[in-house]
Amino acid sequence: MNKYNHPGVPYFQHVSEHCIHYMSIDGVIFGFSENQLKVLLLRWKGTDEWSLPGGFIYKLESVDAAAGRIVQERTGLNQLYLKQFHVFGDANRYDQADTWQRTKMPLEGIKWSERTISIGYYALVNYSKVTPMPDLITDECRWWNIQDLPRLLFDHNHIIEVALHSLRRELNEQPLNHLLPDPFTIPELQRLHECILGTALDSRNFYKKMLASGQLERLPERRSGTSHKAPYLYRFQETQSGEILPEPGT
Amino acid sequence: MNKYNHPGVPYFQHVSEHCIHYMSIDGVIFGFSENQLKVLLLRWKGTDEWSLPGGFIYKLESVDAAAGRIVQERTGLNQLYLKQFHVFGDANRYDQADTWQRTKMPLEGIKWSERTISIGYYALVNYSKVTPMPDLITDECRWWNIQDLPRLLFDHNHIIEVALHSLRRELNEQPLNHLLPDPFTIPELQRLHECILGTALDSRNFYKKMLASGQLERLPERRSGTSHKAPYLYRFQETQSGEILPEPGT
DNA sequence: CCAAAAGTGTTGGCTATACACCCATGA
DNA sequence: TCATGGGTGTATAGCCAACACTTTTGG
Repeated sequence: MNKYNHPGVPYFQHVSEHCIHYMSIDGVIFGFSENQLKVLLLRWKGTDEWSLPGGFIYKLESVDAAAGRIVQERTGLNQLYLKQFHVFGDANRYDQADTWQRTKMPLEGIKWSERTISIGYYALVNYSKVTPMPDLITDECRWWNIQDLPRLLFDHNHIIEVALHSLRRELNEQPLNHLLPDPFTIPELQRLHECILGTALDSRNFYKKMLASGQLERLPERRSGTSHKAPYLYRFQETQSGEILPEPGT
Repeated sequence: MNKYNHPGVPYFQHVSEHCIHYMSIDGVIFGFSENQLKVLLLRWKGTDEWSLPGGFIYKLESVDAAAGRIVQERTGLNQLYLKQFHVFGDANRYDQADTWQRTKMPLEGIKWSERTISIGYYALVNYSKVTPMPDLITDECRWWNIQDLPRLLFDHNHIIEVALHSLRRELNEQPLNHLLPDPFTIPELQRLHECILGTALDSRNFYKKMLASGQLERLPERRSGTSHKAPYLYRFQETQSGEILPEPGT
């Protein structure tokens, strides 16, 4: 592949014509599997360099819709939970020369703005329902454990850190069921909390807290098949009030 | 004033040439005076229509820097606390035809993008140090009580609501001293909390909580001049570490 | 019967809330 | 001396953290 046939060139030409310049969206797609919190990353064509999935906003497209489209294209999901968490707007967010060299993209074909302001969204998705799909300029799309990330392109390591910290802060208000099988067990929910918080939790206290919240509905069945006591299955109750704005601080 | 001499036309021409299209910044500048939480608003030239102060991002300017510049230009402050709180990115955030008609701006001179994505920042400033200054396209800049706002241009009523809810949520982590005189008294701090939260607080519990936080330093002087007991003056300690500091002597 | 994980209560400390009176000041 | 708001303590309730054993299951 050389500069004359790299598929990024027509892609960026399309973007340059139809999308808002100087802006992008980056998506931190969280999944949960094998007791690990994971994020979906892309490997750029012909390289060993990874980045977050991202994309651009069409001139008349809502920003939330653009984020949804971008995440949907990489995961195949038509139902997902998305949350805008931060704008990365430094004039020098990353070393541009170094980054574009690492991507092996032909700079003259893809550089359509001197800098990019990126709106960060995180998504909570059901790992088992995702079909990771690379895009035009990437060869591979797959999950990485959040503790074991490579050095990413752009400032994407930083963006993931900020996303994780946001998720941590907002843990109790977020619909974590999007990250779990449906239905799920309390131990699964506990391990998810532990992964997000990075700390161990006491199972007795965790049970009490979850059951006392009144948000969980115990199903008649249990999850069997393991060589130990079968746990009960639960579901979050759908009683989400129509409240749009957050409640006064705690 | 007619369409041929409206100062907005050269202003928007300048912006169109040097700033990032499709993007703006809106600033919710909070001040506190006479036991009221206030925001700084601008009245558009030749109208009775008010809006938030806002502006645009130069092509190579950091977004935070642009927000700082915008707030500084309306307040004259060179020191202030700024926090990015939300991006308003709906494709149809407000009724464009109606809004631009209300501004009495000559549409053909100022419409340089079909829609605008706005990054919301709130600022916490010291009311008594602000010199409100209108800009090129406004006649008047002044404080309004947050409970008593007029119907604003664009979706700015909504933006203020979201800003206030964000501030409420983040109250305990924000440096509220920026909103108060330096030094301040505990009753002043309490009334500020009450304005932000919209609820009354018990003074005994509030004293206990503030003093127990270890963040406050009691000064030897008191604030005198009122016809009642002179309150002690306090300052926030500059040590932002999580250290627990010794309590002030009784 | 063993290994592995599920499920369950009690206690103590800390934090938040409710509540009322005296004090200092200037007019 | 009065009106006004400042400054303080105590008792209760709810929440969170610490802590260990029994149960169930498949192999």
